[in-house]
Amino acid sequence: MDLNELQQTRLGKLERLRAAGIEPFPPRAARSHTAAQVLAVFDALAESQVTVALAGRIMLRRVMGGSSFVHIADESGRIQIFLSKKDLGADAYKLFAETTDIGDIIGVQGYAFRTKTGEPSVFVQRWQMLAKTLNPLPEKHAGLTDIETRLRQRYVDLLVNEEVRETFKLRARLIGAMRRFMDERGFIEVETPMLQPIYGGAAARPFTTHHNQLHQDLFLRIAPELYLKRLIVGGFERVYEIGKAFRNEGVDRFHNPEFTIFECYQAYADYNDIMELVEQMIFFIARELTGGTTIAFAGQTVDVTPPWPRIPMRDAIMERTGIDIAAASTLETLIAAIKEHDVKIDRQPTWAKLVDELLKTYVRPTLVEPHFIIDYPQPLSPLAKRKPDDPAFVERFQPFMFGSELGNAFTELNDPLDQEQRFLEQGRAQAAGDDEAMQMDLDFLNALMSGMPPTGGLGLGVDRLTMLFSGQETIREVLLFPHLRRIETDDDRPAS
RNA sequence: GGGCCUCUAGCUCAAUUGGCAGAGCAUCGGACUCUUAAUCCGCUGGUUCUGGGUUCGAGUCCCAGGGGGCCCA
Repeated sequence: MDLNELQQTRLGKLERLRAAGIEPFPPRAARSHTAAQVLAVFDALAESQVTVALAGRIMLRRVMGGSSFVHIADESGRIQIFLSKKDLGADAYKLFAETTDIGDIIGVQGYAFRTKTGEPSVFVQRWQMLAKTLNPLPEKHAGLTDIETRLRQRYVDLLVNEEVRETFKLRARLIGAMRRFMDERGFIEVETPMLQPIYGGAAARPFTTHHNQLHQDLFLRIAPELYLKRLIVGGFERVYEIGKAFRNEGVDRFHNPEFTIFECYQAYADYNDIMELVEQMIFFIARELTGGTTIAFAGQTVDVTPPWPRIPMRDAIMERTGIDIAAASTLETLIAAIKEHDVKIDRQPTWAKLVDELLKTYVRPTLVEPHFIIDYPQPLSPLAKRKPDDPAFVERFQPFMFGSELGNAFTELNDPLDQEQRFLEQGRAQAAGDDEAMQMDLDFLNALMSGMPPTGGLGLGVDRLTMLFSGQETIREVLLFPHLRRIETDDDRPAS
């Protein structure tokens, strides 16, 4: 290891402990209380003078001659400990004063007492080094704020910035609430392959990998959808999965190459039932996490109490642009209608993509309160069932809130013949240059040929949801280890 | 992929028109037995992201590259 001056100093203290016969990394720590537990029953503890054993990291340290005040932190919080030369003994006190640093993890035994200023503290009778640290902690007031260092050394970020830990606790509670909601509704949680020979279920480019022994190329899944529907064919009527999906795309405020997706499928349900499920689930999560029915994000507050308005896409676009996508039903007529608006038209426009662009430009930003946009053009939705009275559209919806989409859902296409045509259509799109088009999946078609009941399905972005509930405006703040570019260095030391 | 911004001590940040690279905290030495971001005295600590260039002289200006951020595609 190549140590800087500060690290060398700490290494010297570590060696001094070893020289004194003290192991600076003992295998175990005895602990009777957390900091919060001591503080919760402090007066009773102080009264009884019972000995408590605490363990934690030194966060602040005030050594003033023969007495020292130190704040130690464990996951429950911080507490002050007090050491005095007279009571601890000259040798143990000196060793503490001369070998501990801010950041070190120590164990102490002592009893609860209040200092002269009344601060609840632990009067230390014995102390022990539990893990000597070589790195200094960030500055004690300003802390660690540099975004890049925070993400590259997330462990430091977490131990120094309590609000970061809170965000990830909230994320865990959110996912827990999702599971409880689904379990209570009779869904079972399943796990399906992340390594797939054929990818599908979303419009995205995959990561590719290779199985050496089998000489087989594989894809990291872009969605679990097609496997979950195979389970519906297999007779499971309510399934859900929460797990990683991988999409080979750029990194920005809303996207990370690997992210967490929630999907569920319910047999003998349609997209109306799934809308009810979504609004009830978000409502449930809000109450579990906040106790209320509102979410505050980016300076705005919305109420998620069901029911949420359901607006056909055609109506939403017509209301905001005057364009009737049902009337302008060909690429040429739609382009003509759009010309009067300020919408960019890409190199290889299709009717469906232009409609999607209208939605994103004119409709999505206006949807601050929770809404469902329903009934999408069929070409945008190769896995959704057509509307019986209008086969150019499908029974699909997306939930929106704060101007962004939370997910995607539809009445699932279970007609193998129609599904085959959709795959062929995707193949033509791919041949025409659409690198996000889906692959033909013959086994999935075979599954549909074995019979899938009428089914409603849903996918939600768990990271996006966490952003809303935690008030974080970038995805990297809700991912413990968001993707970062590798930095080229002479060696493999962590860089800041 | 494009535009703009940014990178200085372990951390948080300064550095005038191009003129000796600094502060606070941390560290180190000293004082100090009830502190609260302890206080006081003293001393250290630099590949200014990397590589070129201009210049008597570059943290600063120019070129190329890298990391990060924001916006756009």
